[in-house]
Amino acid sequence: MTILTHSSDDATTPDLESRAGPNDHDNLRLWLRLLTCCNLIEGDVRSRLRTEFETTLPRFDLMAQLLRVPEGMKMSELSRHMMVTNGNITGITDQLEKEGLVERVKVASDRRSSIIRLTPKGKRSFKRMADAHEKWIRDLFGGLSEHSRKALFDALGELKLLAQTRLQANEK
Amino acid sequence: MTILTHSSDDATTPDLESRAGPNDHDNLRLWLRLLTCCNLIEGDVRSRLRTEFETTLPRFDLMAQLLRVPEGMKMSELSRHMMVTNGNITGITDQLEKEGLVERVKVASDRRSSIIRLTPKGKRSFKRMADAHEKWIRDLFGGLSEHSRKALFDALGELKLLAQTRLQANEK
DNA sequence: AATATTTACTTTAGGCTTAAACTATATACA
DNA sequence: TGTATATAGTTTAAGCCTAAAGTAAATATT
Repeated sequence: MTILTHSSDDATTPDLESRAGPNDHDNLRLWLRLLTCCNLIEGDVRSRLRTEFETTLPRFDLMAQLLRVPEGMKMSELSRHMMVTNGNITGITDQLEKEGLVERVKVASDRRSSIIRLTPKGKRSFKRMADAHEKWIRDLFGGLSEHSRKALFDALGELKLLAQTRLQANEK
Repeated sequence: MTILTHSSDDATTPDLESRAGPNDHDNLRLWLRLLTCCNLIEGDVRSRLRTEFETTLPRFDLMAQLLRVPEGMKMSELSRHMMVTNGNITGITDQLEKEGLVERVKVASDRRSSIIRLTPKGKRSFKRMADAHEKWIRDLFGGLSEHSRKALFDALGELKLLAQTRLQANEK
């Protein structure tokens, strides 16, 4: 428990972490730092998607799920992978369908389901965005030392497992 | 670049990271893992705040900012610390004010500004939530090894700095 | 002093997100 | 077969969030 013993660097931009006081626990400080990182990066990505491609992160994410499955996915599968509600998938799919980037395909074996898949236009459009997106991420994370990158990946793997386990425990 | 060379564990719950293919760059995979962790934990906290305290994360966050500043903060300061827009602060403050948890205090020196501060009721209410919240976080992050916790904190510090720098560069 | 610019906050329109209620279909089982 | 239960997807209401436009007041410039 010797991570840090006093308030965070006063010289930098204020953020969530700066609310932690000297007596707050290190775990809380760690969580706030994690959250701040995510918010910063996510905000940057959202803003670039909007200004450079006139789209949104949820739309991008949905298309990303579809790209590697040419035959398409059921909405409930999308919902599970993206960890959002069914209703949410409905809304985003509606938008993308209106723009001609994905299509709903009725499946004969189950008349409740639709398969969602990228249209050729959607595929082209997404590929351009994905290239740019990957460059943004590479440029940012590439600034980390190799050691930090490895440490981060491993520690996050540990954390992810803990969080998943905990979530499943709460579902019961 | 030896972080991982093939698709993520197929045994676990599907998530954003599982969209990364074998040829995708490690930086992208790292970002998706980071995002998944954040989303899992944030979702858990939101859900507990809702079921146990009938409140939301944004309200909790705003009150958290105020607790350590008894004299209150200007809305623009809140906005800066929480990294959200002014309009957003207006909305959340409206809600909290309606519930009697914070109050707007007009300041004589600048008739445009308000100081927002916790009411006694707000202070009591927040303290109860904060204790519970800190326990949730402690229980989760406490499951990490000391080594991982330290590694995570340091690497995230590096990343945060990179992200902040990049963001400032884009503002120009 | 008069004008221009900046700052603090609010309002508005549009998109995302959820939980809960709802419709339609499929599956289990009595 | 008939009934109960579960599943796939949609709708709804409410809240969050942003960018952009708007209002009022403060500050800088001429």
